[in-house]
Amino acid sequence: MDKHIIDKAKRIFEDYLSRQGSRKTPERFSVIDELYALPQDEHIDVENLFLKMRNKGYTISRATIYNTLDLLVECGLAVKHQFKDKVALYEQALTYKHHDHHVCNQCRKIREFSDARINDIKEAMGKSLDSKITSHSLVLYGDCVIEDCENLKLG
Amino acid sequence: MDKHIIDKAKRIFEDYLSRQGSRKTPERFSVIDELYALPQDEHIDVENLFLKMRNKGYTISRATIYNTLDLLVECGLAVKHQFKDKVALYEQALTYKHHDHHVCNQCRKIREFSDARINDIKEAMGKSLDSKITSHSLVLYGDCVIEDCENLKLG
DNA sequence: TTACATGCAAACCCTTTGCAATCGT
DNA sequence: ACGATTGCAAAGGGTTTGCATGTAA
Repeated sequence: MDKHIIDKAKRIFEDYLSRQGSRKTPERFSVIDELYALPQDEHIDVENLFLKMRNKGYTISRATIYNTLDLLVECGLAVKHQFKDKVALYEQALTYKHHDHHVCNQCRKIREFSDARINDIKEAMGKSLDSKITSHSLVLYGDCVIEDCENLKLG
Repeated sequence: MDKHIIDKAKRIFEDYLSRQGSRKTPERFSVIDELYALPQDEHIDVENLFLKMRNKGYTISRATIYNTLDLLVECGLAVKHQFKDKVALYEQALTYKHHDHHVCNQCRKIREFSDARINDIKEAMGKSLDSKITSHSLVLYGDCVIEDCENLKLG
């Protein structure tokens, strides 16, 4: 809950909306409030964001959350992930340093990591495939050895 | 259409089904026939596999294709991919040498590549995350510079 | 024979869309 | 006031499920 970061995010969003000629609605900013109220490395899906906001008294619809998250992704304030599960997960991106993810086969816990060698791969493959690489997705799946993995196991 | 490979795949599938005490139905083997009739590096989704088989006169249902593909993935005869699109894509896996994928942002063309450094990353991260890495997914997205990219662009 | 597999269609789930009502600008 | 945005509910699209029928063993 870093007030400074949230304010910065809102300023960026305002600029973006102005540039696009889009409206600055309270609903849109409330999504920033909620996304950035989460721990920096937490991933949340639309349904949980919706429930969380409804529980707090916001009157926002799923449709608006989907719409707003798209905008946030477009202007670099959110990152969307699609792991093996069917739901998309979002995380805040303002303080984002690029990282990749490890997902436990059992408990589905998501952990982040960073390894510079991915950049070497991108550079080398960009050249050999004659493509301008714009982004990538790297997910390692494994059985994590943390002691509460089994307990967290999902259906 | 390498008859030898298809036969080998069927033998592996037979063994697998026997071991599981599952039935060796013609529908199941027909999916191997179709999947392995494709070019080795081609990716196909369930709907197209279904249509292709129906057009050839097979009477198979989507449900059976889904079911069979799951079995093929389990016994290592097929690999399932979930790129950014919503449909899952499958490719044959018998002659599979691990490779990763490049997907063009524009034309969605999928190309394969292989870079040994991914193994270094898996090994290093497995250690530092204290996890037994079982698999990974690496997709590079980029704008490919092949001349017909634009023409292939999808809606 | 008999339990597993199949085909079909309905159900599911996440996401998108259509539309009347609302609300920035 | 005008038109973009909203909330709601319905529609979409891929996948899964339920069930009566068929069939491998």
